[in-house]
Amino acid sequence: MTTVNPSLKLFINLSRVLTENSRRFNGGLDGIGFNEFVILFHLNRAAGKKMRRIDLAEKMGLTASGVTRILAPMEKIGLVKREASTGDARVSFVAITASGLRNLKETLVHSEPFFEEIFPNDKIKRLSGLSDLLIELGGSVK
Amino acid sequence: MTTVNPSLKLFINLSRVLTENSRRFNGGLDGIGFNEFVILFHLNRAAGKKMRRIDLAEKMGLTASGVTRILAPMEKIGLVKREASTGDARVSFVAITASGLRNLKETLVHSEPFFEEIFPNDKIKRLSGLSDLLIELGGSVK
DNA sequence: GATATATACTTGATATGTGAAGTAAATATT
DNA sequence: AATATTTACTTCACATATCAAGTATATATC
Repeated sequence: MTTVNPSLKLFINLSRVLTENSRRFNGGLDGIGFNEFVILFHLNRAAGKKMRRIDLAEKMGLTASGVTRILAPMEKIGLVKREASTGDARVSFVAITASGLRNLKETLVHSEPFFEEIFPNDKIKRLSGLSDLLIELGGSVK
Repeated sequence: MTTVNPSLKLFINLSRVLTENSRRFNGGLDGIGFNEFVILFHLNRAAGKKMRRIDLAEKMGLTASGVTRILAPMEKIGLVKREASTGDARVSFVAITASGLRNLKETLVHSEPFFEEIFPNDKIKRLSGLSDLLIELGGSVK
């Protein structure tokens, strides 16, 4: 049996769990996918309930291009809206709408058992080191 | 400040780290992407250096369809080969080739600092609970 | 032993995300 | 002040993964 680098093993195992469960999440709730949900989540926590697209990309680990694409249909169905920046004309903010906020709150409630099933709260309490590690890696939710 | 469910927070933060770093990985090594690398990794560990497509899908958290698609080009460039099952005509095994094995070994060496940077070995040693948790969730590399 | 159901896999249409290239505006350099 | 570089964002062509439906084989049920 060859020895496997623990970092690699962890990465592979986490990748599997997230791939599988993101798909499960997408199949579950109608209309809203996991990444759309995460966008609403971040917007809701942001100062003024709005963010620059580039900051949203960073928070999600996506590229600017990916964020542009995912936001287009969300804008169309009114979950988010576009707002110009007064100071910098290059920037366009994304803001969560009232409809988006309703959707977020509903999804949060409905998805709680789902996430709790994957990472039970009582078990991850003992994994504070992981939290610290992720925060070190930057862009993480504190 | 609203309280965020720790399970959800962990899922979101892990998702960000994996999304970002899978992309980084794909950009780094020429030709071979992260999922292709993982396929070679699993095949190499499998009994007889071959697996059923469905088992590979399970190990990776992908659908059978996704596995079919990702294997096609790998087969074409000779990293893996197709083998019929003697017992069950529905099954077609995927086996790693000598070329695939060379590629895997090279990639393992080259990618070690990459994974070590993301999840430093000395830090994840303290996260044995996470390993157990992932194994509980099934399909994980032990 | 015939019929129904389940399993392994593939294919077509579609969604999501990427890199490269482009636009426009801001900042740095000279 | 003119020019170069950087930053924020978008668009195009393409890769990757999905679901739904289909094929073929195996297993269960009657």
